[in-house]
Amino acid sequence: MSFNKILIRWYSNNKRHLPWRETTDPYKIWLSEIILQQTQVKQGLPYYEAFIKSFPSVFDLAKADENTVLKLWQGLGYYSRARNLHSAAKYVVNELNGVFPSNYKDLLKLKGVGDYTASAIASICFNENTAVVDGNVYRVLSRYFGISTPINTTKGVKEFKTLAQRVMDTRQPADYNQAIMEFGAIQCTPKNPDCSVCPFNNSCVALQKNVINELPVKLKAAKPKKKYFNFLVFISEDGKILLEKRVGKGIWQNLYQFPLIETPKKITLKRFESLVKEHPKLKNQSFELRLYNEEPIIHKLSHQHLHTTFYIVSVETLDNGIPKEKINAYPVPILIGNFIETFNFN
DNA sequence: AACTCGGGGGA
DNA sequence: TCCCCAGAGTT
Repeated sequence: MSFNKILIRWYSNNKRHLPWRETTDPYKIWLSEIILQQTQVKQGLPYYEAFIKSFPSVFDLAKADENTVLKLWQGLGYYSRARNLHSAAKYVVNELNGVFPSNYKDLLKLKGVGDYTASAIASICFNENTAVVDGNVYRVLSRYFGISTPINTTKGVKEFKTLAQRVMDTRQPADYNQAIMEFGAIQCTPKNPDCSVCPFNNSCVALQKNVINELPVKLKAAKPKKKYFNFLVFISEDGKILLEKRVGKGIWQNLYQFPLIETPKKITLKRFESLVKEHPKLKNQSFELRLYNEEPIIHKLSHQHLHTTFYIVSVETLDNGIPKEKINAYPVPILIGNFIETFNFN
């Protein structure tokens, strides 16, 4: 039996029952694919359910505030996905009368939809013969065919896309694409796959050459840079606090945080206190500064390690402060969210 | 082509 | 620790 037939048979016997597999509604498939970018099914599933509940259609999503969308996305990371999701929803509603693009080429025009996602939606919803290439596909193809071209190079990307398209089943694109991804997630796992029960254990090149754990080949990423974040948690006597929106480039765009002072390295409380005295909010009133966490919290991102210290700043009054009861309405990075959960604002 | 963008989980 | 996860956009 052929490679793709075996995959599709394996899929019909082993697939998980997931909510987005009960539909071919392009809105729901699109939403699921955006959520699942660089995200495991287990982590993304509750977010998918919450989004469908809050925004049953693309019209509901399009008319929401960005803050509401980001709040629902809070904790999932890669927040540009949420901003682009919202932007694309407005585009579909306002420019396309709410009708989703129905082919690969037009799907690519949606913000946040790249080669993978356009291929996934086109095949699953519209039966278009476009092969997906995600992390699972790289792993399955590199092992089965014994290909050691690094997957995170231009050459590798082109080579695997071409191969994926060539071996794809031409009559069942929806099932085939989902089959090879599911196979990578369940059977052909990154570490220690159980090849003894694999339907390809008599034809897999990597298994025959005993190089399963060497494939796929991936060039190493640079080491993350250290940054030093000092958050000022202002609290006024009448129970108001201060949040600011992150604008411009960098992480957490359009999310909220406490006023931040970034320093080149770890700073002592004494030096920080003299620095804080110059803060605009503190020019005209006395304040009390209290160190919240003695040991910095190290929040690890893909390319940065954030050495984080929170300072409680008690003041008399706060212009533009928000009532502390309303703090949970704002989308915040999980680093801030964890602090809010732990800290007692009474 | 290299870099940036999160957070969780497995070994 | 290091690597991976149904990748995309920017520089």
